[in-house]
Amino acid sequence: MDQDSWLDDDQLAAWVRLAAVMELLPGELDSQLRRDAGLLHFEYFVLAMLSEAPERTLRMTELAALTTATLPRLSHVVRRLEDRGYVRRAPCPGDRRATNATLTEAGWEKVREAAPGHSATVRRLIFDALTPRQVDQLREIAGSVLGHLDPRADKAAVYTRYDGGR
Amino acid sequence: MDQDSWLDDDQLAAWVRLAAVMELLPGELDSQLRRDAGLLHFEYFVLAMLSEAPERTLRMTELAALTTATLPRLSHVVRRLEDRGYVRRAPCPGDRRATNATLTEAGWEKVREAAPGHSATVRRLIFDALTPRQVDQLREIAGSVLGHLDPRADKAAVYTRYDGGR
DNA sequence: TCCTAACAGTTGACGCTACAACCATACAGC
DNA sequence: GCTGTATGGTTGTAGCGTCAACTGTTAGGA
Repeated sequence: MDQDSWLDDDQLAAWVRLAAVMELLPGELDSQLRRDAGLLHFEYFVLAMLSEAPERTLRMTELAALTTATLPRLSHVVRRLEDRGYVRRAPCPGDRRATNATLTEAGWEKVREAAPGHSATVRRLIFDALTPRQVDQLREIAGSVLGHLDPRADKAAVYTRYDGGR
Repeated sequence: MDQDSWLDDDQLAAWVRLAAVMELLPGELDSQLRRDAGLLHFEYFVLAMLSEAPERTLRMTELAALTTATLPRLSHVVRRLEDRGYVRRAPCPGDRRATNATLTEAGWEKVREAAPGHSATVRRLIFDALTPRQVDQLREIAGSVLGHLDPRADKAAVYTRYDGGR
């Protein structure tokens, strides 16, 4: 742990700001979605991923990879979503260890209802403050960090129509 | 909520990657600090802010602003840190509503012990994946978003020696 | 075939955060 | 000086995420 593990001034300045954003943003997203749709951001994200999947169905493991969540976390969340009627779970015919999660009609309606407000919030909180050039830079930067942070998570980035099927 | 509240493709690609990073990074930081120093990232951040303050002392409200935390959250965290001997609370002489939090000697030692490993982790997870040019871009982007997200939080950015007094 | 290891998922307990309610102090207007 | 309001902070509760433990299933060898 020698000298060159320290951050230089530029890195430090970038990190302090990034850390503050990371601290504030999730709360803002949760708060808007909770107020307008009764969903947490992560719950919305789960529903959105299902809404884009073939048959609106995904195996829990795959859904976990797409949402960069641990399996226990996803299991709890999906149980709560199932209790509310947005998702249905069924054993996977091919592999009896696995569980398929399917978006119900009510879940589909919920995503479509929540999507516009959520998109608008993301745009307002992040992109209204950035130039088009900075949006490109952000995509590159976040992509590099993500690939470096968890190669598995790169899968998530292929899902571009994240907003629930506009 | 009309058409122009949607995100365009560039924005969507940037956002999906950023969201994934935001989901993964906090866990990684907590996990390293917890393993190596028995602290959560937010606890470390609180101790670090105190370590940089005059007299290693700050009022709760000011500390909350620096750490972009709500007052209830900070109150709970500081109580736990006090139980562990890292922080001491005392009524503020000037304003009897207020409470001053002071870093103890043990807290100072703890920050100094944890700082190198934490800095190295931040560098490894984020900056090793970026060019110097991208570090500048990230600082600008995060700064803009932060200023737009919560003007109060801009205060946090002035604290550059975030790592606990290297 | 049997036996082991890996995989898929669920559950329960514990810890942290958000929210609301609350108390005490300070301050401003009259 | 009194009253109303804003400020500073703490506490209790409910809800979500993590971790460890566990069940059931599949696959790979001897």
